[in-house]
Amino acid sequence: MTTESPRLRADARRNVEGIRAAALDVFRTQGLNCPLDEVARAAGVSKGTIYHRFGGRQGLIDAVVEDLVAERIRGIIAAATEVPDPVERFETYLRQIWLLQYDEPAANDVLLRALPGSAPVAALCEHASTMAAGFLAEAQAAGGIREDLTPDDVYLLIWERGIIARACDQQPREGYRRRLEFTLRGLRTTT
Amino acid sequence: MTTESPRLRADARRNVEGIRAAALDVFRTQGLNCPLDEVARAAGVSKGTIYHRFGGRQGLIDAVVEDLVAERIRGIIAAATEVPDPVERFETYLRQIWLLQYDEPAANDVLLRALPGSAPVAALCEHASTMAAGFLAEAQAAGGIREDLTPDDVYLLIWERGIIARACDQQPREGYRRRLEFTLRGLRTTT
DNA sequence: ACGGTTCTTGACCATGACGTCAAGTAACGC
DNA sequence: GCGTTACTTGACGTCATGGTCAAGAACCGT
Repeated sequence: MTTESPRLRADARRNVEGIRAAALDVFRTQGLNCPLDEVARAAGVSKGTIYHRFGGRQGLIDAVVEDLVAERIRGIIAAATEVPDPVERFETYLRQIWLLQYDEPAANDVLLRALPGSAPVAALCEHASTMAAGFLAEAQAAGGIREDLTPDDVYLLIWERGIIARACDQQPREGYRRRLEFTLRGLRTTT
Repeated sequence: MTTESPRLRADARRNVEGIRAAALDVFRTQGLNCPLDEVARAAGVSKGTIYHRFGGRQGLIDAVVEDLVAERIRGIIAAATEVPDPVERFETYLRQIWLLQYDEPAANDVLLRALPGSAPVAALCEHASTMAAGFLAEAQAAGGIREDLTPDDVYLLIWERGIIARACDQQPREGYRRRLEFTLRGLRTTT
């Protein structure tokens, strides 16, 4: 996937890389819905080139999503898996995902499933959802999380946070973080 | 305020009323940020007339906000005040406000303070915030709500719900309602 | 019924985004 | 070098919104 087509003229190859790099940069800070002109300008090419090379926003996202956010999300899943206590594991997962949504608008866009037609993105979400469902089940089995919480609820909790994080522009991170704990508290069976 | 200027030509008066009525209708279902052309079309006048008569969106909102949402919000405050138990009172208030945000996009826009320059709107918010702070203090005094919850937190909880309600288009009301209880649960001291 | 005044209209400008394509430019093979 | 082909450009068309204003329409007093 990284080694595009077999033969690509030198300047084209250069541009593809430049665009990818620029997209990583711009998407990272502005989210996946930023104007493509921004990316083009950052890459020092014209908008047309992006359309020509990647076929539009969708294609460009597919080309960078792995480097852009997959690592982060997988990292969070892995880190959570390490936590021995099931309840703490579930909560750690949620907390980290929620913070990621605040910190990285691009990851947030992915988790919000705002990119309907993208295979890699869909796969990533699928994986995250599956793991989340597992963490939830284990935490519930351990008795620490309300029994009536469903995997769908967990997805919606993440979706809701994402919507909020998107609008959070001004809100300081600390306040956001603090309110996460209120929400978590509402999912527990114990005090 | 309702009886505009002393002398207004008959057609103008008719139009003002028509526009107000149309605005109530359109704002109610689409929120306060809908294109003004919509309102104009619904009123059977041209966009220019709205600008001429009301000076723009802001003025139009000021002219209808009272009939549009003030009543609802004040009603919720009044209903909550009736509840004898302080904790239940606080929770009733939040629940009702949250549901209002789901049911009426216009009210939501008001509560989100998305209309910076409008005096009536600001006054309404101010009143709601003050009452909310009171309910909170009483609920805390009764020992049913976390001590570390501040009036600011309450405002933000409402703000967050508003952002969510706005994006909720599809989400069924029942699910929204159900998740409110999770959030409320997170604010309590008791189980 | 007519003139003067008030009102309304809808075409117009501006913005900011997406997406396209003919024409110009640059690399590559020979 | 030089022609051929691949590649890039940026102006252009489009859409959706906000907002303005000269010119025409409607009203009202006399």
